[in-house]
This record gives sequence, C-alpha cells and structure tokens, in this order.
Amino acid sequence: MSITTIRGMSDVLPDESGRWRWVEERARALFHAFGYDEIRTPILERTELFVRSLGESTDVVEKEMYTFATGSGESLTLRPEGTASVVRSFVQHALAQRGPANRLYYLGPMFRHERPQKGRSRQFHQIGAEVLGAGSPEADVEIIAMLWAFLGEIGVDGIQLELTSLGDAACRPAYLERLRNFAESRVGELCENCTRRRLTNPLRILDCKVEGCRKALADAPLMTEHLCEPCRTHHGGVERLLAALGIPFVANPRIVRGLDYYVRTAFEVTTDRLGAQNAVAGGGRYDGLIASFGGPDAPGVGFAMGLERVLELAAPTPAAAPPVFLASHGDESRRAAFGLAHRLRLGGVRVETSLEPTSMKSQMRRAQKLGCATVLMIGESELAAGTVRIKDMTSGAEEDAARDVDALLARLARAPSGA
RNA sequence: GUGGGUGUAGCUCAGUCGGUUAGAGCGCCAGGUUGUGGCCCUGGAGGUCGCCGGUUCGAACCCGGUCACUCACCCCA
Repeated sequence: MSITTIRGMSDVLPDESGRWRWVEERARALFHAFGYDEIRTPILERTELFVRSLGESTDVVEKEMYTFATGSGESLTLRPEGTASVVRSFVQHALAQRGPANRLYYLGPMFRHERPQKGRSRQFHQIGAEVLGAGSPEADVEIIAMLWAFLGEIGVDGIQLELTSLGDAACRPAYLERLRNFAESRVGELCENCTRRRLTNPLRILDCKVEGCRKALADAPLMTEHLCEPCRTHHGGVERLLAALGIPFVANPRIVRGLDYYVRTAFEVTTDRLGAQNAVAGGGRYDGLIASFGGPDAPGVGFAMGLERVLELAAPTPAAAPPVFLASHGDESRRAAFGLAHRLRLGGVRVETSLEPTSMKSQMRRAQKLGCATVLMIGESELAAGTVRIKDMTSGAEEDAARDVDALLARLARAPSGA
C-alpha cells in the first residue's frame, strides 16, 4: 500500500456511511421542525476570522489550526469550528434583515491539528445550530431542547446536560480578579499546569483533574455566585424553562469553554463512555460576537455536537430495505434483464444485477448475501414468453408474471424488499 | 509537543529454540446437474511478515533506527 489517508483523517466506508446518513437525516428533519434552516459556508476562511472570534490565546488558535499562506500572501485556515463562519456570513449578507431571529444549522467537517486519540481526530464532523438575534432565555432553552430531543431520538443514552453561566462583560472581569487572588493564595498547592494557568486562563484551574488542585480549589469563588443582576435573571430564566420542559440538567459552575466568545449561558452534554473524551456536544451564548465583526448588536446562542462521538453512542442503525436482485441466464436474457433493471430503477426500486455474465448459482449466492427477499429471473423460457419469474427468497416459492414494468413496480412496492 | 502499547493475507489472529515452500478461521472468486440461494464439500486468488539497516551460514523471530496505528497527557465536539 502506497498512498494512505493522512494522520487523523479517515474514510467513511460504504458499510458505515448509511449510519452517518441516518444521523444526518434525523438531524435535518428535527431541526426543520424547530424552524431551523441550513446554512452552508466555505470550509476555508481567512485566518483572521478565527483568530478574532475564538480568541488569540485559545488552544485552538495557538496550536491547532491548519493555516497556510496563498501565493499572494493571504493567510487562510481550514475551519476549526462552525460558529465563526456563520457569524461572518450573518454580517456579510445582513441576515438580520430577514427577521428578528435567524434559526440556522450547519453540518460538515472541521479541522484541528491535534494528536489523534479515541473520540478525537484531525478532520472531524460537527452538526451545529445557532439562533442569531435573540437574547432571551427562551432562545437558549429552545436550542438546548432541540439538542436534547435530537440525542434522545437517535437513542444516545448515558449522557447528562451540564449547565452554568459565565457572566458577561459587566460581572466577569471582577470575578476573574477575585478568582486570581484566590488562586494566588493557594499557589503552593497547585499543580505545575495550574500554577501557570492561574495567570493565563484562570477559569481553567477550576476543572483541573489533579487531586491536589481539586482540594485546594474546593472552596474557590464561582462565577455563578458573582453574577450581575441581568446575568442572574437570565440564568434563572434558563433554569426555570428547562425545568418546565422536563429537561434534566445538573448545575456545573466549573464548566470551561475553550473559546473566548462565550458569555452567560454555557452548557455541555457529557458522557463517560468515550474514553478520555467526555464532551458529546457543547455550546453557549455569544452576545457581542456579531457586533465585534461589524454587524448589528445582535445576540447569539448555539451548540455544536461531534458527529463521530454521537455515532459512537447512538442506537444501532435501522436496517435499510434490501435490494431486489435481477438474475438472468443467457446473452439475450441478459440484454432483456439489463433493460428491465433500468426501468425498475427509474421507478425507484433498488435493483442489483451482475455486471458480468456469471452462472445462475453465482447470482443466487450474491442475492442471498445481499439479503434480497425477492429475486427476479429471466432465462430462455421467460424471454420467449415475455414474462419474468419472481422468487420469494424466504419461502423459496416461484411464480411467473408478465414483464410489465408498472405491474412489477406496484408489486415490489408491496413486497418486503424493494422500494 | 510528551509518554505507553501494537505492527504477519481484505478482517481477526497463530507462527515452537533463529532453520528450508509463512499458516488458520472468516471474507472474496469458481466449481460440485442441464438456468436456482442458505448447510455442506472441493479448488483458487490474495503476503515486500510496516520500512531501513545490523548480527548470523540462515531472521517474521535477536539488536538499532524509523514510520504508521492506537491509548493516554494536554485540550476539546
């Protein structure tokens, strides 16, 4: 084998692509019911878009982006997440003019240059949704409810919804100061990582897994205890609405988001079944991001879920209808069968045939292997009679029927296999 | 970027103390009645033993290097 996929990027082979399609189609259908429309943005964007939206000192921007320069010296980046592009598009095309709130979803590949491991690859796929232009708790809860409903629909279990508020520009700076001071007072007890992080990204020390840090920070001040009045009201509204919809959540004031743009609501859907990775989906509110890109002062909230991770946890894929096999014997029969297969296919039936002249035995074996419930056969006698033999693979019964496309289509639609 | 584990057929894996032509199961292809599946039987295709170098009369096996995959750290979807 000479040329292979590059590290961290994999093929989705025919045996698994049906599962991907199932999940994607269920998402589209449900999101549609919630009033969301798809938005498709380019996979490649100007590097600046991500640097400015995600934050210069985030891990994603600092070390995980696939960035390269074009011949003319522009710096481009393969998107590491979806929200930045949606916001860019919202501003560029003045989508605020479409109405008070834009409900959008997207789906597709994202790229981060990390060391691959279980549940983490360099090209991965996300399905995400955003509400742009609505700042109410209802918007947050609608999007969480949609996410939660989707995960339930495809049979993902063993998950929990974690929720917190990250405050906003009015209350977060003062809180961060308080947290820094607290960390400073315990600096001797912190791990090496946290000793450094207390300056660069103090929130991060709150979810450190090192035992010593957990103890040292057990009574650290929490953002949720220091929210300003508007943030507190908003957060209370979110919790109340979630409860009203019967969506179970656990308050986790130590949730840390990897991207700088989040304010107020932040949430995560977690599991303990994905190896070291525990996030299935995550999201939150990002009021201010749109304005910072020159758009209207519109608030926004959204989520993204990792498709590979969801695929890992979802129920088995529902079985697809098996094809009908059209077997033939003899050159002339083959030509007749070739034409019939074409017309049946135009009628929407999935028809398998042998593309080479092979024995009836071999064709039957193939049909068996494919799980066909019905096999159509054309040989010398059927050719002469203008009929087709229909075999029921379960009972083994055979009968002859007129070689009439409409009649066959009607019949196959009723049969256990076919359209 | 750092550490651990693993690399033999499409897949899962055997392979003795270093020994002659590298195996099994599954899968794939064909055949076992003249136009008929499953079970069974027979045959066939398919290998740079990850790669490079070293030790040796001789290496899948021992040594060094390297690459890939994988798990974990870090971080996240």
